[in-house]
Amino acid sequence: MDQLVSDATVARLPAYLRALVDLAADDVVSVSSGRLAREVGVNPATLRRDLATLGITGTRGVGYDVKYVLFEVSVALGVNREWPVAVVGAGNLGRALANYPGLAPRGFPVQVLFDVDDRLVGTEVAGVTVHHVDRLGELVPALGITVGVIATSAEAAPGVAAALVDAGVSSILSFAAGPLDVPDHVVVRRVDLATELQILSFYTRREAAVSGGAGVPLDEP
Amino acid sequence: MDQLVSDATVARLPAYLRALVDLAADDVVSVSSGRLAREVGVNPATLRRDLATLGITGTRGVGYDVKYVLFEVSVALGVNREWPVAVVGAGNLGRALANYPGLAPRGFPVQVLFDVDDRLVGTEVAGVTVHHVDRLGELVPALGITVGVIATSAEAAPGVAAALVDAGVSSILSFAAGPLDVPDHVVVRRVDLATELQILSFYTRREAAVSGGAGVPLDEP
DNA sequence: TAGATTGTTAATCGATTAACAATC
DNA sequence: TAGATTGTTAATCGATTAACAATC
Repeated sequence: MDQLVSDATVARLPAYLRALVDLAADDVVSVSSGRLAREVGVNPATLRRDLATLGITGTRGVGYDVKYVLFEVSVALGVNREWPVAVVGAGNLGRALANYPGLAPRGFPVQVLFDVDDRLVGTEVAGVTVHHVDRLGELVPALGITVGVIATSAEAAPGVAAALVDAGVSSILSFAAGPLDVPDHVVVRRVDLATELQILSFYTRREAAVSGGAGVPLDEP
Repeated sequence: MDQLVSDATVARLPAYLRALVDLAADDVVSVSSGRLAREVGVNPATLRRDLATLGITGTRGVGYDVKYVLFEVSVALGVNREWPVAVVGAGNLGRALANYPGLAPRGFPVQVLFDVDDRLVGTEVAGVTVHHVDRLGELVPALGITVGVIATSAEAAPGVAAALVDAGVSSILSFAAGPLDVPDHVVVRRVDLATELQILSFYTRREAAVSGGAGVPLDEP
């Protein structure tokens, strides 16, 4: 856990992890920075620097021990332990998260769902019980949950974030539009679908303009 | 549409758009880079540079005309027109997208859903009909759709991406794990929940380590 | 030893931002 | 004119990567 690890390095770690898992599954024992970098699509020097900042070393003339690097990157990303997750909002998005098959095997089991709707309270989604959001402050600490996912409306999100923080959650992933105000020690990441689509549409229009502007009206004044 | 607009600038545009919409709603006519930058949380010089690269100008001594900048940023992000969206996968995530209230008002109405499951075909979700994925190649061009969202399993995603490209889609937002192989002229963005949570957990562990390591076992060997 | 590959220095690249002349 | 604010230059900062000595 080094203060010096840059955001750019952190953003690449999940891709390294994926490639290392694949290599380990293929029983590859040792890998050079050149090969691993090619598989991830980065420069070998960048990869070596990234690993070095995490304190991960290889052997000159040989390469990196796959199991060792896999273990260390897993530790850095916290994937070597379980982070039980509370999802707030049991609408379609919340239910999609409870059903999402990629979470539990990667250490993020959805342990509990919360909603304000009494018709949903008491039901089960993918084996996860929906509780009333009023019980969040009681159940989240009891279940040892430190990760919260906000899958509510934008209006409800700030209140939910405050409740999660009060319940001791230290990381929040929010799908609600709009920024959240949380204390410094709480880490927030946001996924905003409309923002993603806007960025996508910027590049699409540029691509269309470059390749001859086919089809997409430019609407300039 | 300037080839010179950096990714970093593009990533900030949606936030500018949001702030400008708020200002326009409050009937603010003119805004300085200082004020707008404060509202977005960026440096004023960065904001001025971003606007300049888009060809957006202000008036020295006065500031920027809110309506004009709002219009130009909207055009750059393609928000001044409708981009009908096809969602492939009518599971919980696909249904969540069809129900997501932030898309249609921001120019991305979900126009059609596709699924392989015959039990879902013919049903409606939030007024959107679910069609069999076999009809994708026919319906997507007929509906003038150029944006596809992949909300299927990771296994199905590559085939779906290929079908979308064949149908003439030029932008794809994928929620499936794993990268997609598409032609150069197709723009892809991926949202990977497990990756988001891994990055979140990295920062959470670091935060925990900095503030005394309370609660989070480090599991070092 | 000869070949390979790391770890890291130093160069490069690109993005951010302070500063200020231009100008409303 | 005096004050304000842009547009842009030039400095700074940080990240990437070529290159190579260290070393297995």
